[in-house]
Amino acid sequence: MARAGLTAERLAVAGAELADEAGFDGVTVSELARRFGVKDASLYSHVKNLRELRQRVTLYAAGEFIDSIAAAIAGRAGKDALVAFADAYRAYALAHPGRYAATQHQVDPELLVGTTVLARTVDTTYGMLRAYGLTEPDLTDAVRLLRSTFHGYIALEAEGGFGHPREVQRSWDRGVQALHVLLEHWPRSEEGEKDDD
Amino acid sequence: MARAGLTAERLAVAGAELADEAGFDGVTVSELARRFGVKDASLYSHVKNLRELRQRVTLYAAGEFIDSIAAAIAGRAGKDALVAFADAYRAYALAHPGRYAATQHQVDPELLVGTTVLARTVDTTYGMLRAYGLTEPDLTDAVRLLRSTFHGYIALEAEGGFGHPREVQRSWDRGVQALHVLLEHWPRSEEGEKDDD
DNA sequence: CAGACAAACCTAGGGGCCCTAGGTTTTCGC
DNA sequence: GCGAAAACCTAGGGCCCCTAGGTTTGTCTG
Repeated sequence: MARAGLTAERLAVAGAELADEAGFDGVTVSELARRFGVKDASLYSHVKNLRELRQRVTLYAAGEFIDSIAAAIAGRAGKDALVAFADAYRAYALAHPGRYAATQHQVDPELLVGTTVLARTVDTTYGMLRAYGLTEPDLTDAVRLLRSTFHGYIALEAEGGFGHPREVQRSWDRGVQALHVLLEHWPRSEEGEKDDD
Repeated sequence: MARAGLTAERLAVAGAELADEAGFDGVTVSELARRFGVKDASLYSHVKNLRELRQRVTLYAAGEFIDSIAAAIAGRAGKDALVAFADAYRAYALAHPGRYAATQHQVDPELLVGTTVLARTVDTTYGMLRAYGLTEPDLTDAVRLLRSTFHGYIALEAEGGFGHPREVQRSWDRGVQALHVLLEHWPRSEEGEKDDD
């Protein structure tokens, strides 16, 4: 009988789909095996264990995620870029909740060698902020604040922590608006602040 | 032989401790039974299933959490209150990672009847912002933004998404500082903005 | 104080999941 | 066509969740 043609890569893709259907916790060796019409033991030739399987899903989703954001902010700067970034971020997270959840997990360094996801993510994020003219260490602080806010918003929304969807959309817009104002009024760290303490 | 004296409440407390040691995913019926020197089947007299057990942990942790924050901001207002809120928030999350993780999960409404956790949380949060003089719907938007930012920051920090701990502390301080500025410059929603669209 | 009754706890067992060890079949390069 | 690597399988152990139904413990009551 025809073989399923398993690959670590194909498992990651199927795992990403599964994640959107069943949550990141729902990506499981046995369910994935079931979908490929294969015994669960067969997956262990391509993947060390469940942990690695999930990390591959994370890696795959993170690539998709940052690419869709990069596409959205291409050719934009300043507030335009911020809004595009934010909207693309949220759109992906809402369209692919499981994949997005995957991106929030750590990946072992050894699995990262040879990939550019990390670098792309950093470049895209810092690039989006360029027009605000922040310099280190403010830039890093601002990036952290933005990542935190976006992630926190999506996490709360996904968890049902908010009310009406329409309302959430407007709150999000106003939150992004507020972040724009914040970036323009960013409290600089020049005076009376030690850099390494 | 002496009975263990199990209770839904005692299970929740023990579950909270277990969560800090083994993560929220680590709170498990069998491990908890082991700690009480009891067979796992025995827990099902006090708790419907694993799901309910974890929700009780969530509820317990959420109470602890909001109480420690409320204590921290008592008698403060404006920026003082904001900073106290933020620091208490992060301190609890770092001291009790598992409990904090628990607070981010949903609880079935039926389990909420008779408790005041939700109301206390809302009151404390809105109270903290009172001095900034925001009115609805800006107030709700601001609360959402703050919750998001705080949660996002802790989530990223816990996940190891940041670098050096010292650095994170300073970034956090500056982030809170920035949020204070933001609240003072909050873009009001009076003009040119539809309320229900 | 004895019996009754309701908790509290137990044994037995089914099903699901992860993972290992070692065997069989397919595929592919030579 | 043949040998070897790769793909897949069977068998089985261990852990976990959960149910059904029995036994023990404590408490309440007459």
